[in-house]
Amino acid sequence: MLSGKGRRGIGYDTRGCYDCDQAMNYWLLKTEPGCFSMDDLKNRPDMTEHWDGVRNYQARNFLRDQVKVGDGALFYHSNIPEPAVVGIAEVVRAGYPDFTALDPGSEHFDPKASPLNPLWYMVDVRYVEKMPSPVTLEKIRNNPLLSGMPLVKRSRLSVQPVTAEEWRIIRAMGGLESR
DNA sequence: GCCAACGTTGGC
DNA sequence: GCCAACGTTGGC
Repeated sequence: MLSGKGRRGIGYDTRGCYDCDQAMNYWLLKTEPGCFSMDDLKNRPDMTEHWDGVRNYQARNFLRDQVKVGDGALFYHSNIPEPAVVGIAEVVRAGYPDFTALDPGSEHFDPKASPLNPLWYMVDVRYVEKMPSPVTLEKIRNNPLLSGMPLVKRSRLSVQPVTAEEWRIIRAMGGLESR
């Protein structure tokens, strides 16, 4: 599972009990705010949107196999002057085929995908709350307790697992109540 | 805009 | 199955 091999020492398979049906899991979802931002999510009907367009196999595997309804997500803005976790979303639909891969008109179209072999997967997420103060990448890097995060290890992975401890710490750093 | 990291592709 | 070339991500 998980593309085997434990590439480059990032042991995703040791970062939590992702196979436990009962366990609440946490994730970090990256997006370029110029493309889709936390405010965009808030402004959607039901404050809900498909998390589509993921075209990386490792990220795809998380979406397809492990992200569950009720899981928490750190909403991360990338590729801007001050990249940061800006808020919290929750998963409201688990992995299902990403139809944008089948749509020739979509910028995420993938000719290798087909209805019988959808290839790419997405989940649906709903806006929960913004961080009173965004937790910048710089702050995350400067916190030794967060040094295990793929984000800090310069992984470009756009869907990443977050441990319960990291979740708690980042929420607190952003000024959210512990929960 | 630069460029390091790193994922993907394709020739062999 | 190796690996060079190439493309993309994303911090800076």
